[in-house]
Amino acid sequence: MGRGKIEIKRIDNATSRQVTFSKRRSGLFKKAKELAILCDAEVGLIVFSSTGRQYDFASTR
Amino acid sequence: MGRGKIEIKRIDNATSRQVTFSKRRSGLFKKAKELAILCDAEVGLIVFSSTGRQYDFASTR
DNA sequence: TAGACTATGTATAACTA
DNA sequence: TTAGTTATACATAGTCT
Repeated sequence: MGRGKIEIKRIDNATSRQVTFSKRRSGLFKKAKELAILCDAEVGLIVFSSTGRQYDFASTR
Repeated sequence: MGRGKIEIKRIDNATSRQVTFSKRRSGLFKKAKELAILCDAEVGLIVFSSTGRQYDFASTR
C-alpha cells in the first residue's frame, strides 16, 4: 500500500527501516485499540524496536 | 474502509460484532507479523474475544 | 452460521521540504 | 534527520451466498 508494492522481508536500509517502523507501529496500535473497542475484546500488544525501545498497549475492557 | 464508514464504538449487534472481530483480528495479526519482519522488531500480541477465546502471536526475531 | 465479493475507506511507500 | 504530502496498495463494511 503506498506508491509501490513491497516485499515482506527485513528492510535493509536502516533509515527506511526506522521510518517504516515508526509509521507501521502507530498503525498497528491504532488497529489494536479499534479492535478492543469495536468488538469488546481484550487486547495486549508489546513491541520492541530493533534498538530496544519498548512500546505497549493494553485494553482495559 | 469498506462499503461505509463506521464509528469506533462497541458494535451492538452480537453477530456483526463477531464477524467484525474475526475479520479485524486476522488483519491485526497480519500487520503485527509484517512489522516484526520488515523492521526487525519483536512483537507480542494477545487478544481475548468477548467470549473468552484467546489468540496470540509472538515474533522470535 | 462461515466464506466470497466488491465498493470504498484507510494505511502507507515513495516523495518533498 | 524528522514532518508533511499524495498516489496507490491494502483492509474491510456491507452484501450475497
